Amino acid sequence: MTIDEQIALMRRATVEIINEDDLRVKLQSGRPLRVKLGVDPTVAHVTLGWAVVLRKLRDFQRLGHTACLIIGDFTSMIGDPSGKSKTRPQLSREQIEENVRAVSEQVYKILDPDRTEITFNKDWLGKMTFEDVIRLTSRYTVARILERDDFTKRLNENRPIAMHEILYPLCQGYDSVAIKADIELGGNDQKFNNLVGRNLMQQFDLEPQVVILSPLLVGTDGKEKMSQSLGNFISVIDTPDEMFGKTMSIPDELMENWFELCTDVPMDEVRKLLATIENPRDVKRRLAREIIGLYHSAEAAEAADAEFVRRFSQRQLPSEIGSVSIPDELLSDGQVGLAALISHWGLAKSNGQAKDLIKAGAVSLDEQKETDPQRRFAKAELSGKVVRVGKLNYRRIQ
RNA sequence: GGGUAGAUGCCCGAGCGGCCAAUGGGAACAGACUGUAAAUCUGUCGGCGAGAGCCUACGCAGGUUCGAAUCCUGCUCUACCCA
Repeated sequence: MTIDEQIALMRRATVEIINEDDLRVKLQSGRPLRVKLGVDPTVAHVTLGWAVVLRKLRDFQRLGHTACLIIGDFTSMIGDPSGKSKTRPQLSREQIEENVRAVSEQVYKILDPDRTEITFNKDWLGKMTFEDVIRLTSRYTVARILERDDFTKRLNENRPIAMHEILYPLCQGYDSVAIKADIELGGNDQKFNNLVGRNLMQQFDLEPQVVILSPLLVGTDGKEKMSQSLGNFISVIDTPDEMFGKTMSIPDELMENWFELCTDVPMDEVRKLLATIENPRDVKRRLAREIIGLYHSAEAAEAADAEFVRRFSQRQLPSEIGSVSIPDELLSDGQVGLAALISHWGLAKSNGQAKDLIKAGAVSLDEQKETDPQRRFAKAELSGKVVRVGKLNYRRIQ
């Protein structure tokens, strides 16, 4: 692959390369480059949003370069202020360890383990003395740190900025120094942090890293950036059915973008699809299949598609339904309240909510709506029936 | 250190002695429509209870009062101004 072809590859799912000339020089050197990606174990899932950068990292691996994954076990104690209008809650050590475990496994659904080097930034940041920290902070000015727009915004809105938060960019930047990164990948919201890394490297007489920024993937709600805390995410360990359903629920306008960021389908083909297919739904089905193909298999994708059509287009019962039973302690005079059962099975948070759902017409037995919140049944009347709550939750009663 | 303003339900934000589980908006959930898209319309939205009602809530801890989110005292946290 020529250098130009390589750069063209890098441009997919990329907003900005800082800067391209430097990248060209590094690629021309022919040596395996060290491509850094820092991840904070603040969550337990690799989401498709996160996968955008990981997939880019994998592209570099395929070209023979090394993925330097830095687990921010130190920095996550600070919490990245990027895009936040609030100080993040600091996580407990146990929580972080658990996340590290979960995430480092999921990452290999995308990355090639043979070309991946995982390091933990506690190894160097955790060893710094207070004096070291002072020395490091003396290399940057307050004004430059406060330049970053989330800080400026908070300042203008009279919201708090905690001292430790302004150290975050320095910590992340220092990671680049520590591992001598050639390139740092990140989401577009990481621009400031990554540029600090670039500056810091120069301060330490290192060749500055090239920064490659990916767009942020909009979540399934079609509004906010995909993130675990907002619940608008697809995880790479979601089941094929979950992936399919969630993908189908994204707004139409997002499809092209999702194709670009989440799949390998050539963009020419995508545009052609969008232009020629009558029902956008079918393009979206293709998108869903592509995504499932990446994280499960082509067969799983077909199966999920078929199941989706069965359930939602043809409105049939799902092919697999979990079963539940009626515990005797809920019986009085040989009968149970439907609402009590629903909340007992976890289909509603509380009895009251279960009743609200029944009133709203969200509950049915064998596809017959049941709208009386006080409805009681004898055990035998219910056995074998399928209860449905909302659009998605089905249970077969034993 | 001094002064000022502020802390309300998932979020924003009204309320400023009883009619307040607390106006309004957003989010969320559910229903209709549909392509599990968008838009729209409708309903629900602290917990328990069949209900009357009870319990828990308006930063924290006390107090005044028949009665407090609302008044008083102390504390914690935040921003702003002065030093």
